[in-house]
Amino acid sequence: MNDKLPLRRATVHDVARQAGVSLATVDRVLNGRPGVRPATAEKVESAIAALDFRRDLSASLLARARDLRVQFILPDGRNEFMANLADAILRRARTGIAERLHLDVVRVKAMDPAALAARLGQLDRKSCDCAVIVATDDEAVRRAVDGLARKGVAVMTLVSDLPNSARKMFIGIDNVAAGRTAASLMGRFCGGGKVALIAGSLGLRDHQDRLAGFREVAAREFPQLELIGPFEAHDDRGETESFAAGLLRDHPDLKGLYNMGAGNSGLIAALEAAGRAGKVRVIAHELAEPTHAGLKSGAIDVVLDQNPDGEIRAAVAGARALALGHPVDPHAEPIEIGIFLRDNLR
Amino acid sequence: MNDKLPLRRATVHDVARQAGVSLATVDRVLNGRPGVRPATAEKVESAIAALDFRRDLSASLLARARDLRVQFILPDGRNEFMANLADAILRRARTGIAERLHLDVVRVKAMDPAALAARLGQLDRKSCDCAVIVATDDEAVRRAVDGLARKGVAVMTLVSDLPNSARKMFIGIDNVAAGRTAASLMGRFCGGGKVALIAGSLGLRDHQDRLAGFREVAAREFPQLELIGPFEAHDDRGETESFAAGLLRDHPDLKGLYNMGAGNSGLIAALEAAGRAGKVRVIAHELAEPTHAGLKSGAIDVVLDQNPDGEIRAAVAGARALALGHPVDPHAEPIEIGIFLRDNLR
DNA sequence: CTGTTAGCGCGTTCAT
DNA sequence: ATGAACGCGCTAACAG
Repeated sequence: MNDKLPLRRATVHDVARQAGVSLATVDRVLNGRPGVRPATAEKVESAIAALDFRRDLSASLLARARDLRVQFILPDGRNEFMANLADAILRRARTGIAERLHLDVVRVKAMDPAALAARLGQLDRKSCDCAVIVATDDEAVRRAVDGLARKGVAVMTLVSDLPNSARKMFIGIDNVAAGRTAASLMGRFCGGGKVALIAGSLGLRDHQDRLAGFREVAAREFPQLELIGPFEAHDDRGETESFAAGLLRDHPDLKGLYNMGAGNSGLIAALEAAGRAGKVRVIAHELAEPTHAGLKSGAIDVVLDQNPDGEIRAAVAGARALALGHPVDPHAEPIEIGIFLRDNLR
Repeated sequence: MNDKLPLRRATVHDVARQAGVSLATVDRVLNGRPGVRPATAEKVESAIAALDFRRDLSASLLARARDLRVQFILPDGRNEFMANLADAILRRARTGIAERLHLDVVRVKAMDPAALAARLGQLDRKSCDCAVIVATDDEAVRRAVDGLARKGVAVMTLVSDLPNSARKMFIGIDNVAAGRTAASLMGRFCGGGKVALIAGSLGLRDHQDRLAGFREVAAREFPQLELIGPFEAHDDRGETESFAAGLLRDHPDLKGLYNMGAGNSGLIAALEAAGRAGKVRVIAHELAEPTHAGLKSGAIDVVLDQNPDGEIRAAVAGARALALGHPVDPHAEPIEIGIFLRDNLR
C-alpha cells in the first residue's frame, strides 16, 4: 500500500551501480573485509544510505551454503532449570533447521571456570558464528571470551553476565525486578507477619539482586512484614529441606516464605511434613518439575520464571543481528519475568 | 557433534537424483502443481521421505523474487489494545524486511462484519499469502474466510476466533485460564468481601470465558468472596467510569473489582474521584497506556496481558508453516498470559 | 507429461 | 585494490 518509491528493495547490484564499483567491492564493505580504499568504501556507504539498502540475510546464508551456527554452553549437573533451558534449545533447533539455523548445546562442569574456558577455546569461526554461555565470573573465562571475539566469534552471556568482557550482549531477566515482584505479591497475600527468605548463595549475583528488590519493596510498601533471614541453602534439595523444616518448627506463626534459589522439592517436602503446605504463602523461582507440582498441589503459590523460550528467542535474534554486522545494545532485549499461578500453568 | 549421517541437508537435486526424475518434476510435486503422473509423484514422495528432505523457504522466496506476505486486519477505533497490536506488527515488519517477510496492517470498522468481509474479499493469492484477522462471529465473515481459503489464501484468527470456518489456526490466550488467574489473585488479595465484575459485553466470547473462569475458581476456592455483577460497560471509557462511580457509591465496603473489558481509564478516574484508588483491589486486562499508568499509580493491582509480540510471533510462524504446506494444529501455539504488577512492568 | 535452463540476492574464489 | 564469474536451493519459463 504505502511502499516507498522503489517497489523492489535495493540489491547489491543497485548499490554497486550507484557507487560505480563492482559487486565484490560492495561485498567487502558490507562484511568489513580489507582491501578497499577508504574513499571507495565511502562511496559505497553513501550508496547504501541513499538506496536504503538492507541486505537479505536469507540470501546471504544461502550463498555461503552454510547455516547460522550458534553454540550454547550450559553448566551440567542436576539443575532443573538448566535442563529446561537445554530442552528449549533443542526444541528451537528442530524448527530452526528450516531457516538455516543450527543450534547446538554442550554442558560443561558447573562452577568450573577452567572447564568453561577450555570449551570456549575449542570454538572457531569456521564451526561457529556465535557462542552463548552461562558465564562464571572468572578471569580465565573472560580471557577465553576475549580471545574468541578476536577470532571473529561473537559471544553472548545468558542468565548470568560477564561484564568487562568482549561479550556482545547479555540475555536474562532483571532480578531486582523479580525480587520486587515477589515482595509485592507476598505483601498483598500476607498483609503482615513473618516472612522467611532463603537464597542459594549470597555470593551469586542473581540471588543478591532478588534479595535487594524484595527488601526494597517490603520496606517501602509492607513495613508490617517481618523479614527473617536471608539464609543460604546452596541450591540443594536436602539442605533446603532440613533448613525449611527447622524454620517451620521455630516459627509456628510463619506466614510466608520466599525461596530465591533452587532446591524447591526439598522445600515442598518440608512443608508437607509439617502439615503446613497451603498454609504458608510460598513464592519460588523457575518453572520446572518440582515447582510445577508445587503449584498444582497448592504448596507453592507463585513461581517467577526466567522464560527459557524467550531467552533463546533473544539469543537467536542477537546472533542474527550480529551475523549481519548490526551493532546491538548489550541489554537490548529484556526478558520478561514470567509469573505463574496454579491457574495459568502452561 | 551429533549430526545425522547426511552432513548436508538434502536438496531438490538430491531428491531428483534419488527419484530418477528432473528438478522440475520435483518442484511440481512439492508445490502440488499438475502435470505429474501418479506413479512419478509416488517416486518423488518416497525419495523425499527417504532423504528427510525439507524445503528451504528462504530459497523458495528468493527464487520467486517475492516476500512472504501477511495481511493483518484489525478493528479500528480508539481501542488501546488494537493500537498496541498494530504497533507491534509494524515493529516486527521493520525487522522482517531482512528475512523476506512483508507484514501489512489495515484497520476496518469495528463490530462491523460486513466491513471485515468486504476487506477480505479484496485479498487474493497474488498480493497475499496469509490473512490474519480479529474475527467477528458472523456468517458473512465466515463465507469470506471460506472463499479466501478456496482462492489459496490461508486465513488465521487472532484474539477472537471463528470456529467452523476454513481458518487454519487460532492465535490467542486461553481466556478461561485468564479468568481463573484473576480469581485466584483476587481471592488471595482480598480474603473475602464484595468483588464486582465488569465486562465489555457478555456477547463477546473472550469476556464470557473470563467470567466463567473467574466464577469457577471463586466458587471452588474462595467461597467467602461475594460476587457482584457481571455488568456490561461496552468497553467504553465513559460508560465504565459512570458505572464504576455508581458501584463505589453503592458499596462503600467494596473490596475488589475485576474488569474483563476495556475502558480502564474511566475505571481509574472513578476510583480516584471516589478517593478509593489503592484501597480497592483492581485487576484489569491488557497492558496499554491507561493500565500501565494505573499500575504505576497503584490504582490497578494486576494487569493480565495478551502479549501482542507473542501473538505476532505465532502468526508469523504459522504463516511460514502454512506457506510450506505444513499442516498446523489450529490451536498449536498457546499464547502465554502475561501477568504484570507495578514491579515487573516492562 | 517431463526435462533444460536461466535467474533470485548474495558470498567467494580467482584473475587482473 | 578491484572485478568477473560461478554457485547456494529453489522456481519458472520454455522446450521436447
